[in-house]
Amino acid sequence: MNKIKITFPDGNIREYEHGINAYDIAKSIAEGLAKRVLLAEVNNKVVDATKPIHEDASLKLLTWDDREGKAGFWHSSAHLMAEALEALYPGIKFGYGPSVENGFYYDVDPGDRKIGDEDLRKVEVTMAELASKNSSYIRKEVSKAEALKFFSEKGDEYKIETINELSDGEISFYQQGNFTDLCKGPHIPATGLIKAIKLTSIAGAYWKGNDKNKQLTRIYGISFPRQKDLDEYLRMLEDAKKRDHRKIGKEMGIFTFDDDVGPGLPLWMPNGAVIIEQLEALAKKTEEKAGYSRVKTPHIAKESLYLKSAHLPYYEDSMYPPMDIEGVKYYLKAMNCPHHHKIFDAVPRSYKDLPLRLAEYGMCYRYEQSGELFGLMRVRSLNMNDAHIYCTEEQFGEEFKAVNDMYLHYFKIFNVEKYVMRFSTHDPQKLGQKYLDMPDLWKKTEDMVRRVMTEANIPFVEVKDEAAFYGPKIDVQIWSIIGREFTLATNQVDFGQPRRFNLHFKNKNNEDEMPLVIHRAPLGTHERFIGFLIEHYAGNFPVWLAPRQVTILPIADRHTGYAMKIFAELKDQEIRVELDTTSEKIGKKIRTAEMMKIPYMLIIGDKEQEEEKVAVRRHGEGDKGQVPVREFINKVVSESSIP
RNA sequence: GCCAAUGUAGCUCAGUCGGUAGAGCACAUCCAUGGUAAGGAUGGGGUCGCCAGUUCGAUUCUGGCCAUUGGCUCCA
Repeated sequence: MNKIKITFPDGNIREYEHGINAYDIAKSIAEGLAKRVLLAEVNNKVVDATKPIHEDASLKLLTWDDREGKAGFWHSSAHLMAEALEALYPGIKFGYGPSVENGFYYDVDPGDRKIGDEDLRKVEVTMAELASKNSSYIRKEVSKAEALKFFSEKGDEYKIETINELSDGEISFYQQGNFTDLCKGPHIPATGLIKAIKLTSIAGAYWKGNDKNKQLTRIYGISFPRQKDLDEYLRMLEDAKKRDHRKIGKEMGIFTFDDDVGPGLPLWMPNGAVIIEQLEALAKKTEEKAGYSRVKTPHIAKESLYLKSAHLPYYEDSMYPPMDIEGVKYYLKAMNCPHHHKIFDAVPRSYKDLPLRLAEYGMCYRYEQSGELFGLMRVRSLNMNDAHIYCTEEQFGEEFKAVNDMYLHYFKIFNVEKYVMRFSTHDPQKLGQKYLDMPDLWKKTEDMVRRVMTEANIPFVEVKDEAAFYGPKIDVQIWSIIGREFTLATNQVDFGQPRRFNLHFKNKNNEDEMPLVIHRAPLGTHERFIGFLIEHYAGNFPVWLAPRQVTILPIADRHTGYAMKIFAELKDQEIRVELDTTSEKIGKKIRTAEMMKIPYMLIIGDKEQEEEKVAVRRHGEGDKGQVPVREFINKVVSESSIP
């Protein structure tokens, strides 16, 4: 029998019997290793560890430490859950059951039965029992006819629909225990590897993600090869909850919601208003330097404006219903663009005016579906860091790049590192429906954007069919602490609205020419950006942003006079300072200030009073010793300046 | 909007198998004047999310609505 050569990642080559599998290879190296093997990467293809290898190959053994290993583990867990569900709910039908970033889910149709949170515990127990049987996941190639026969007899129309979309020859089943599923795999060797299981939540999910289809029951779960991994994961979730902007926002008095005001309409409390004003100061300073002009526009406008902009036919569902004023419909604005276009159009423009950059922190109102609202991240009243740049085609590249540079400038200030730049392009199939039917301009602008990003060496991912109806865009995607994805900032090209508004300028030859428009919002909206910042900093804002910068903590009543004197001096320098005159012990005052995450605490006692000093304590860091009052003021003032 | 769950004091949460409720923190007053994360005592505070229904009686049971939470869909 001829042998085959297996090349390992470290370059080592070993010879094995023809038809050996990755699991047995691992076993030949060490029993302990074999126990950890989940999948194998054979010639750069991820397959079952139990799949026989018939030729010389490179091999990487995949374990829990590999991303693919985890994915296979969770996907196999989804099958295990399906087995348990079928045992508990005979006749239950199955949709899709993939792994996700943190765990897995399976979409099921339990018929007339309802599955609630309490039922999940039963399912968990059944899963654990089935896992302990250590059944192997067995792959079987089947013909399309066989596959259809199997699921027709079983009566699972979702699987039949899926099979009908597949071609003969690429269909496989996986079986473990009494459960057989349509699946291309790969899977882990056996159920016994799954040692810890937690079914986390239950949700409705439309079949194939289309809200016209039937809604299935989606059960989410996560599993681990060791109990302690699950414990650690649950602990991590608890920690994440502590950073949640909704929790910290309440504790720090940043924002609130009220039933009488309405869902999705945040009320900014004094501490939140400070953050807003600091962000606006930053934006104004940055935009001033970058040659922007500021404008102000009303919160409502007549129907005709949004008919002209084409927003109304596209987005009426997302706008608050109109109010009727003397027979004319007025809408709350859902976007600032049309107003800015009107300002561009208010006077004749020359090429000498371009690029014209109109900026506004504009309040918009969007009637988001009730189920989509989420703390500050998804609201119905939003204050956008908006601006529209009107430029010629020649100027476009430079302007677009300048906007991206502005993003990066901000991200550096805020130390934002975990984000993805998403380049959203159109789908040529949908021209005239979802997208303006101007193929040449789509190609031209998308090429321009791609070139700008590539030349600036900014990493991005390109996603088809995500563009705005009027042009391609770059979105900055971020994640909330509980893992939801949001667009934090956006930079969009618009070749549609200039046409609809008939915007033009005189070029050098005294001819009318149409500008391109860039929509941009590097700081997104106050709502989402502050929600993001709260979680990003866990409430520990840098001094310039902190709603309250300094709190003065006198030790005894006899120090109040000196404390008030310092208080006045700090106030005089526009430092956001408080004075704690409650009759509590110093330990209690410190605890309160620490919990409010105030950057600086000044402890004032006999020693400080005599020496005209303050004892400085930094939030989260502890006692910093005594410094002269003047020195402290200078330090805070310099840390307070807008970056 | 759809699926699942939740809603008790300002906050975090107990509790009532139907007889209108309790703790800690916070707040107020008093005592204590204390040196780097909770000093002590006393006290005020709730139409038990809202509206109906069943009942002698509903915070508790039933229904509807509202809001929030986890998802789905959506996201200019």
